[in-house]
Amino acid sequence: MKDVASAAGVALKTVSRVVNGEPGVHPATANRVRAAIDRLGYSRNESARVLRRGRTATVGLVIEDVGDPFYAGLGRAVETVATAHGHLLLSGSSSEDPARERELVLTFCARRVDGLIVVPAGRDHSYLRPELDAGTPAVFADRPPGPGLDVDTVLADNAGGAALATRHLLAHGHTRIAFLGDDPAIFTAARRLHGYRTALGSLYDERLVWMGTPSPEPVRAALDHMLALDRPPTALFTGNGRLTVTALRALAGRRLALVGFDDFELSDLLRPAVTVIAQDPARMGRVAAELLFRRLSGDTGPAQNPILPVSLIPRGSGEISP
Amino acid sequence: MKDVASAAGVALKTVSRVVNGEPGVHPATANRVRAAIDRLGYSRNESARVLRRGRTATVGLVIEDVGDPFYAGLGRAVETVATAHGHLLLSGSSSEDPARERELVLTFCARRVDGLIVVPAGRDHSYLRPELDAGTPAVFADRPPGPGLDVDTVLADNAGGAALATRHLLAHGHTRIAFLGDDPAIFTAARRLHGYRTALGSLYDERLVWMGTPSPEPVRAALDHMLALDRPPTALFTGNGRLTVTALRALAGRRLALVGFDDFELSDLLRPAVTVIAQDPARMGRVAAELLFRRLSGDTGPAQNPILPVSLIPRGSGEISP
DNA sequence: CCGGGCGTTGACAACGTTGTCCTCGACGGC
DNA sequence: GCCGTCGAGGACAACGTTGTCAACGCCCGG
Repeated sequence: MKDVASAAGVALKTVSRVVNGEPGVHPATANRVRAAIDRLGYSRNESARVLRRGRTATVGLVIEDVGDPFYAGLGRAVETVATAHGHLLLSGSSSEDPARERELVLTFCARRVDGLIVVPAGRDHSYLRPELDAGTPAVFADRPPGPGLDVDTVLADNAGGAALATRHLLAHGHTRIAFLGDDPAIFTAARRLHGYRTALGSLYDERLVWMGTPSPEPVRAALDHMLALDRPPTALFTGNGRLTVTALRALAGRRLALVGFDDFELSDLLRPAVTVIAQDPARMGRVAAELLFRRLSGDTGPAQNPILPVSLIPRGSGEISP
Repeated sequence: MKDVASAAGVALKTVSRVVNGEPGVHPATANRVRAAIDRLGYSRNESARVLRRGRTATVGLVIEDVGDPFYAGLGRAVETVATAHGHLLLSGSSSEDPARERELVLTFCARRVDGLIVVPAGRDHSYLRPELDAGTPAVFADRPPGPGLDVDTVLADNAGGAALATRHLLAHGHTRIAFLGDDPAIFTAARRLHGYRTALGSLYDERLVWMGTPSPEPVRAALDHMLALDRPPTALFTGNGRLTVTALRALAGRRLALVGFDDFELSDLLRPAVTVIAQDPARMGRVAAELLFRRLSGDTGPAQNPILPVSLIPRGSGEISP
């Protein structure tokens, strides 16, 4: 900027004014400055600007896995909103590891992001307290923060969706409905189990429930075990997209009625096509980002906790009779 | 830092030394400083550090769409490598728009990213010249830079893969093999067309080729048109993952032999299961990131241009006889 | 013809770090 | 006992911007 100033024969501050489109510069002077800028290939040093202004025009996004379709869709929506507000997106994957989540969040804060959107992996977010008090707003998505943190949170109607799925299978005559869910330490998995259990009422049988990490072998073993029971399940409710796919592979043609939580690409092209409880990751990302930018523009109202609706998309696999 | 210094009863510089683990601080003093840091909840201001040191420990990633499975996988791999080198990732989606690509790249540069990884949307990258000259290395992935730019570039063997797919169908007795490809302005689409055409030789018939944006209606119309020809195609080669899926929907059960470029989740669960030419997006991201960090650690050798292999995964759809 | 206001421009400090150089005291060798 | 050396810590400038305030010349009204 100094070089531009001397090249244009003006003071540094005048260049700053031109670069920022501030008023009070004579058009002829401004043109001379612009010419010098082009000639020298100058571009403003954003780090210095950030240091001086205190705002980075950056938001941090911590999700479980940047490569997962659900979170990738969420991330894309966040990016769109951030771009519309002139902000850039820093993103990182926690890999479902609380320590990594914390590290990412604190790194983002050290870089003075203006705000955070977090899909938490852990249950303790006391480490965020100082940052929140220092004025960096955070919005939680998909899962709530740990106790004691009163921040905006966007959740899907997990229990409602699970109940919807379960009632759908009940309505088609099933009374033995198995549930495969992710690790119950994960909020969404627990809520979905809850919805399933509530909808089943007295039909609930813990032998038909398996929860754990969705890798092929354990899922296959669990299914085999359930199907070997005296009164085996005639229907299956899978608690997330990855489990649905894993279960489809493990079933290998055995015809169970099936409803899966989360829609996925090609669900309609399988035979039978897969009935799902669909959430809208893009909407979740958008709502979370909009909440964040509302805070950034000064809203200090009470924390918002929107619950996004889910919907059942019947495609065939859930309509199979026992 | 100033506050920490006075709280610990030392000079600012000593705090700096402790924070950075520099030698020459008495252990007792260091402990006092660390206690003060904890007490005050101090965290280093990264913006100021960046301003002073000139390095941001940040890399920029410009891809077509953060939400696309292929690019999401690539992005995840880049993130992993960047993290291993202690760098953070700024990412943005170009949406296949050259102007947006340019804007993102220049924004990243204004923020002084240490390096760039770009999946280009446009064919003219002269705007990168000043940044490269200024010492910001860039690596192109999936598609090469425009003319005149001699930078590291990681490509897949697009033509080879397309030829592999075509020969596979030829080997199963097909002589009428249709090709659906993306807009030929896209490098990968053009290369795949080239491979297909070369492998077909004299069997090439331009009436069996359609290229355009992979939205459902045009694809369906093109397929209907081809299948109504005197000598309709008995096999189909689709030029990318999205086109494969779109074509599967458009075919709606009509039994054509099919090979698709790009593997996709559930390709093995469809009936018939889909034979594909698989590339490895994670590997592409990893290789690109490693090239970038090699440059960042001072390598000034000639530009590298690795071509990543692709492989044919036979699953059934490509083995259907005419 | 003079004083006040306005439009334009510039000088200067500050943002929070880090690199360089300096000071101060202690210790060891001769 | 003196000088050289070394370890520990501090003062100061600089990184590139922006906010504040002051100065300058000009025009207009009195």
